Amino acid sequence: MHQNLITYINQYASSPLTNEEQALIVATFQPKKLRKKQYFLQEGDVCKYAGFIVKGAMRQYRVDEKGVEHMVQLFIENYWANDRESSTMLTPSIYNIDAWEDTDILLVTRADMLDLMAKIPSITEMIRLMDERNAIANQRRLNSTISNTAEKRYEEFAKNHPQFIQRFPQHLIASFLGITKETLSRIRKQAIK
Amino acid sequence: MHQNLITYINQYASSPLTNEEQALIVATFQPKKLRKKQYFLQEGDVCKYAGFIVKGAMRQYRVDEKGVEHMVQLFIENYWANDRESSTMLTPSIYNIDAWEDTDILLVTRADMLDLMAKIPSITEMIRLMDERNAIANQRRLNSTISNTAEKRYEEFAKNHPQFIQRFPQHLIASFLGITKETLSRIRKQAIK
DNA sequence: AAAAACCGTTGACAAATGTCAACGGTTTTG
DNA sequence: CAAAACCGTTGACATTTGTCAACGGTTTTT
Repeated sequence: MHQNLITYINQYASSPLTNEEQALIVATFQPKKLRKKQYFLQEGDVCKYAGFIVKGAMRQYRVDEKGVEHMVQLFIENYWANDRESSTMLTPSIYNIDAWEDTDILLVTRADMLDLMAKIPSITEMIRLMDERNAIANQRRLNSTISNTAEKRYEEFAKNHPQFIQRFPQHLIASFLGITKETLSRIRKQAIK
Repeated sequence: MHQNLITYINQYASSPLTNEEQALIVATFQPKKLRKKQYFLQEGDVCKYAGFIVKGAMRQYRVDEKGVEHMVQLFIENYWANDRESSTMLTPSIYNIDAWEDTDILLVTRADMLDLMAKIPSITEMIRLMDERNAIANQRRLNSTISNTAEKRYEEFAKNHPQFIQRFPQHLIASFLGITKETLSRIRKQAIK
């Protein structure tokens, strides 16, 4: 179960983890199984764990006043499920995170993560690179959202994230793109021609 | 000129910078003056510097096929102007960054920044916290963009960033929000009632 | 001081997207 | 196995937002 995480960290770090470091990681990350639809984080709760997804698929979303869900992020293997705002500020989250498929996840508290960062340089390195990548990805998504039509946004998304298209139903993709399922359905119909 | 930067770093770090560290920072960051409209980064170029804004205002935008500008970020004092994708990947940027007002800025190359991070713990700390804040801010902006109407987006923005409203003309704010200047004009007219 | 560029606003109209209701075909649940 | 929930699609229509052109009042440039 922890092997995927070790591999993942080594990918980001400049030198591979030592055996001691690996042992520490295995001891720190707590495995958990989530059933489909099970909450990882519920609106109003403080996000106490970050979760590394070993197997499965999850989603993060907000529910507006009318009860409509808005997908903020989609996660699959090798993604980290987390509401950073809540977990760093210790404020109640406005988001829900739940399992879309049965999911195997490795949990770590913020305190433990900070501890690991102090003890294992590779972890710090990984975090920095992840943040960097994340900032870049967010920049792209924002850019796409403010400058493209819904059709182009879908095209780009489908090209850059085919795994998500296969894994999640259309209405979640639509919500992620900020449009309704009906609009996405029509866009796809158009595109075929 | 460098004092603002020192203060800024100390704000983020857990212990204040030593005199040696301060001297190193002063020696590394290169001051530059930008006239209004002067480019800091031009589309197609690789972003070689990150710039800490001491005084002034800048904007980052993309120009689409039709020649329309889309504001991706707005910067004022104590912000960092930078295209992270270009400067970390060393790829040509798709963005322009230019001065909206006459601006005083402190330049640092990526290599120098990495060097500083190795030598000054406070810098590393600052970067991590900045990344964290940045990730949170981006999350919020994305959430707002996909789940709110243009009107609510403007309201939220005006509430959370009054400095920007005062500093930049309406058509830049509109572009930043992903709407046209005409739509923003009408939204504001509505809101007065 | 005159000319040019910039800025916000408005009107008329077009295009994009949302809303609501309904349907049939799946998949999941009890 | 039957019932319920889920999913994507479609039609009719409403709403939001964009487009284009024009205007008058700034501010900036020459």
